[in-house]
Amino acid sequence: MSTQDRKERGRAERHQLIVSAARTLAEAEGWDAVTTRRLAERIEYSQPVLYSHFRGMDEIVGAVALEGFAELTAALRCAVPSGGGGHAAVAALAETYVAFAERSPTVYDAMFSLRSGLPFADETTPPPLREAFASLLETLGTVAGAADPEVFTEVVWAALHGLVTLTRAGRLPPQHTPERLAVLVDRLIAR
Amino acid sequence: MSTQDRKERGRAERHQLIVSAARTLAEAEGWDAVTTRRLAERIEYSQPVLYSHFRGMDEIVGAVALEGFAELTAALRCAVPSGGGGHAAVAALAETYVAFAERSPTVYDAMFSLRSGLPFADETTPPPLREAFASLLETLGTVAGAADPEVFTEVVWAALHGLVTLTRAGRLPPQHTPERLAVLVDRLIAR
DNA sequence: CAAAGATTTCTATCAGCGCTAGATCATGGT
DNA sequence: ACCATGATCTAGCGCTGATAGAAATCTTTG
Repeated sequence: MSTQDRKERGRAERHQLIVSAARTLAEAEGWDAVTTRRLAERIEYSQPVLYSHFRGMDEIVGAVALEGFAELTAALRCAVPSGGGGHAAVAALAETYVAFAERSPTVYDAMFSLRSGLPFADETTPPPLREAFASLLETLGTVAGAADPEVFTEVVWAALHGLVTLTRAGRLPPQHTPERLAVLVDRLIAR
Repeated sequence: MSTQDRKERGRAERHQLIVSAARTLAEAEGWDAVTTRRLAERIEYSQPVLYSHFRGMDEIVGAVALEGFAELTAALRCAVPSGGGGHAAVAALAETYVAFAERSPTVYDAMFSLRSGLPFADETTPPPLREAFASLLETLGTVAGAADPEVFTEVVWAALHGLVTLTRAGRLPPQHTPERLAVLVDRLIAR
């Protein structure tokens, strides 16, 4: 049944086309501009086609978020050679995390600020999310000291996320970000 | 001109009525349920009246957020006696912050997650916001150690905010919050 | 090769949104 | 008692996300 395969392939291609179009549009004009109609126009299909691929806009955002988690994992793994630990590794990790959010603010929003319908802290949590956390844990676990590695990782992650969101929302002036990162890393790491 | 005064008073009362109705409705059914129509129905006025008090929905959210900042400041000042410092004071501060967000998640969203149109890091920043930060600075400045007190305060604030938002979004299981707070406080404070 | 069946895709529409223009009504001053 | 000013309302615009049912297309079968 090759016709079936071809159809499947076509569907998969269109699926990715939708996700890419959503991301491109969001990066160009913000998530507010990503409406079902504008998205449909971009992919040159009618609006209801979107609903044959996704349950609704939330799931489209979720698909972009999933890409983001994979990219974040890659960035972290790349910046911190596997097995590396200690102060330098944590500093690199923190800088990479913040740099990712600065470089891809739109995707970061999809990952953390917008409704994406992605399940968390749940047995159905998608692998890219688990891997992102795992890559944080890998480095941060080495400097957790007396604290539980997972809890310690959660705390550092939350701190980085807080810095990112407050900065992006205009609550914290961006120019002192490196200084804040230095304070965070120096203080948190067991000495 | 007493008629003028009476009018002013009536306007002020209705202004507060709108803000209270918005908050009540949001706390009962979530911010999604706070639409201009439903709000108008609640205050028993027509929809356009809202626009004679606020530029739009954003400003109404902003008004609720402003209340929230005042309440947060009060909670922090109450939990940490002025002038107090050291480990115990910081622990109390952190717990109070998180407890505030847990007790008033709707208001916390208005303050930090929703578009509120409130200016920040700007000479026009409303006093309640400045005071909230000042009350954090008051306590955290005492344990900043070698770090700049303002930067240190920003970092701790961001960490707390990150914990709150990730927990509320379902990214972090709530039951370990106290443990996370303990790790955060123990690590961050200069010893 | 053509008709029947299954699928896919479209047009048209729904209820609701934030917001505003213009009509209407009530009030205060002369 | 009238008129002008201002407050308030009705009605409507252009959107939104989402869906029902018609139309078109592609597959399979006779």
